[in-house]
Amino acid sequence: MNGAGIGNMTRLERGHVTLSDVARACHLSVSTVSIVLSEAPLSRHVAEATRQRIRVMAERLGYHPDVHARSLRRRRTQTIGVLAFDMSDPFCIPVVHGIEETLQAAKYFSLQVNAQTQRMLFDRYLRMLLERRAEGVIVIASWVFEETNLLADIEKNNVPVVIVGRDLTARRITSVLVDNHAGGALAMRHLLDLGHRRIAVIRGPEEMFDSEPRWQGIRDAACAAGIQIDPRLTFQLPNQVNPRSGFEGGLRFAKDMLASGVPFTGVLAFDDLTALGVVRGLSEAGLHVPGDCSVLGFDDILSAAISTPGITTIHQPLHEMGTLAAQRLLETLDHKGESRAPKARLHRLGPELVVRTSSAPPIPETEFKSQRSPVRVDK
Amino acid sequence: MNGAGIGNMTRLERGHVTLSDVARACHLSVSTVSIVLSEAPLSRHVAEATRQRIRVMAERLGYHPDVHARSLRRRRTQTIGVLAFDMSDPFCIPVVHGIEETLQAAKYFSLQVNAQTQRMLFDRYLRMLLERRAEGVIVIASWVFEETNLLADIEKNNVPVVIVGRDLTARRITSVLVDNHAGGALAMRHLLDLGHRRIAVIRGPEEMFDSEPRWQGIRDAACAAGIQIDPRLTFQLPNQVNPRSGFEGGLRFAKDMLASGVPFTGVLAFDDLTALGVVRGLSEAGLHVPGDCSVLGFDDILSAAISTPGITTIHQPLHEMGTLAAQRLLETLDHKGESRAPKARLHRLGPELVVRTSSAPPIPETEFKSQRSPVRVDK
DNA sequence: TGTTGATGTTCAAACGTTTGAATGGTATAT
DNA sequence: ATATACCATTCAAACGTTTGAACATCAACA
Repeated sequence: MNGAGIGNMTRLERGHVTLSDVARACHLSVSTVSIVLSEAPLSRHVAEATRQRIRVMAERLGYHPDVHARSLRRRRTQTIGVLAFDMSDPFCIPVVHGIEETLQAAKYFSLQVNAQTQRMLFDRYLRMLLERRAEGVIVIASWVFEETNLLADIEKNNVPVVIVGRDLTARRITSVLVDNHAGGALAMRHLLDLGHRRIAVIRGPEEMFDSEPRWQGIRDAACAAGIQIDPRLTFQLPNQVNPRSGFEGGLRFAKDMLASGVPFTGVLAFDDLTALGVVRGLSEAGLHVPGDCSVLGFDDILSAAISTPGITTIHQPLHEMGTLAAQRLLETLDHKGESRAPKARLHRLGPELVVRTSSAPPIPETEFKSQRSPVRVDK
Repeated sequence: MNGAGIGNMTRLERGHVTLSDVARACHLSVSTVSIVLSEAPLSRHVAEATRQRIRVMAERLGYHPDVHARSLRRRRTQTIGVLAFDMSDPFCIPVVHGIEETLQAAKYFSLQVNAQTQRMLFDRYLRMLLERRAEGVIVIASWVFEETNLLADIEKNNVPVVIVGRDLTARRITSVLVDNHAGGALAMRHLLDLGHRRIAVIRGPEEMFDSEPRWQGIRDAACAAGIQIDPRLTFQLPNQVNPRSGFEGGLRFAKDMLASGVPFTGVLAFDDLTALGVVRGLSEAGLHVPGDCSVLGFDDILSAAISTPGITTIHQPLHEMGTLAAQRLLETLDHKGESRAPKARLHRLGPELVVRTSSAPPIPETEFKSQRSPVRVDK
């Protein structure tokens, strides 16, 4: 039998092995082959011998069903778009993992695109997801995420959306995010518990959603402990799209606060990158972490764990957030027929304190001494 | 005109706005609308007024062409599959960026999938790329990449492949990678130039492609300088799929080498994660980098740049590697018709030394003293 | 008067798959 | 004998798009 030969010829002409190639090689109709290979209900009625024959031949020819043809006919793509604002942000990776895991289990495919912090790309990719007929979209808004009315276009084609990292319930979009207020409070309480009283705070950029609630949490925790935060020790990162700018910001502010002469024994940085910048700044001035000053981050990215000292930080349940976002989206998809729209829900997940070695009790006598000569080196 | 109304009704029934919705709303045939919206050559012959009318209506209804139908008909998907062995490896991100950039310019779409170091997923995703009719595939083999015969299946469907991070030219696959030998030599020469003589080396896992050439480069550089590498100061990371295991390995080996009592003033780590592990290990023993010991990494990932001290490392031109891989693939695609296969090429890109603060000249009197009590703490 | 050549639009087939309905069987029950 | 049920397979239409060929209209030229 030269079935394989036929298949080869056809492949050369057409580029891909199709159902009809397999059918021809088996001397059967396209229908039968389709029914068997796609394991349709009808395939129960196909003789086992025939099924075997078809499967073997498909394998031999290297047949792979064409998703485009299938989607067209089935009117379902089994695809969810995942639009990350910046995939290189360490924040994204675990979220995406969580999403992938959940979607995979539900036999969905996740189509990931990366806007690289560019508004233009964001729009283009959103359009692309629509064109590829994603059945739903998850947006990961790790960094600044400006309003885009393309989200409206998405709803015009009634494609449900879930957003991670930002509260858009006001726009009737289900949102999944960490409880920033609780996280901020957790961080502040940790420093207070260690005995710190003079604490510097580096707030996130004004445009960034997380900034305000974290700062609120920090203030509330301070307030509850009857502590004032010295306004001379609060700073705010500038609005910048580049997520790495946090490092430079932390570095600069650390030097600023040392130069100001205002004493402090601990720093609450907006995120881990900022914290690492602070560590660098202090270190360049000859100070040690945590000996001379404790530093806390937020997010729990890889770099925080593997730097020395390890950065004490607030862990975001990123994986879980991804999982949850995917689950909610799948549920919405399930209830697609029922016209009463399942209302947008807000999921705020609890953060966790991860204690590493960048935090320690303040050394009593140095508490008001941190303006000692910054050039002094300890050896 | 209640065109919009019709569109809405149809959308509710069918889920998506199609060409025929637009056509009906414009009182034109599907063909005309298609010709105009896809800017086919024939559209020159369509009256400008008509074109406007069509475009406006398409916009109003929120029409987006169905990629599946289009691909099916055009027999081209304009899609390149990008299969990363582990997207969470910091190595991948810049490579993917480079790829995306190049493909975008060529109006191609990059379909990214992430095998998460799991062989099973690798196979599944490769199949998926075939089913989605990717016209070519770029494999990013950052970490251990076992042979898979699915690559053969890919060629069976004559989909060209380019691999990044590994030399598979022996299998007739165009390969793009950093010149590991040169990189290893560069690192060694840097330490030698600084005056180091007793240098520990942590080699990569045996199964990993980069390990051997880097080690060769290191030895050749040492040899050229007439220096012997003490076998008691060479270590090898175990075979592990988890890329993060490099950190633990570095940590452990640092302690081992201190415990062994064999003096050393510098460490060449296999990669940045390993280097960071070494820094941690030395630090836990009370030693300072670079004061007591210099540490070099390889790769130049984010964590190396933002940790303190910054890790001196060998930079891989990852972005460029991505760009190059994409370019080669596109070229192959262009010459698809011509049956003489453009033979597989090997591209070895030059690495660069990035000097940060983890390396410094050895302090003469401590050169043979590093076996001083490892428990001593400097403060 | 017929030919050529634009211009503006439509026809109809095709891409590869799925699937409800239909086909022709054979065996069992009425 | 006819009806019923099941088995194994095929028909044919449809999904949304593209595109070579065709059509109709009008103008200008031989």
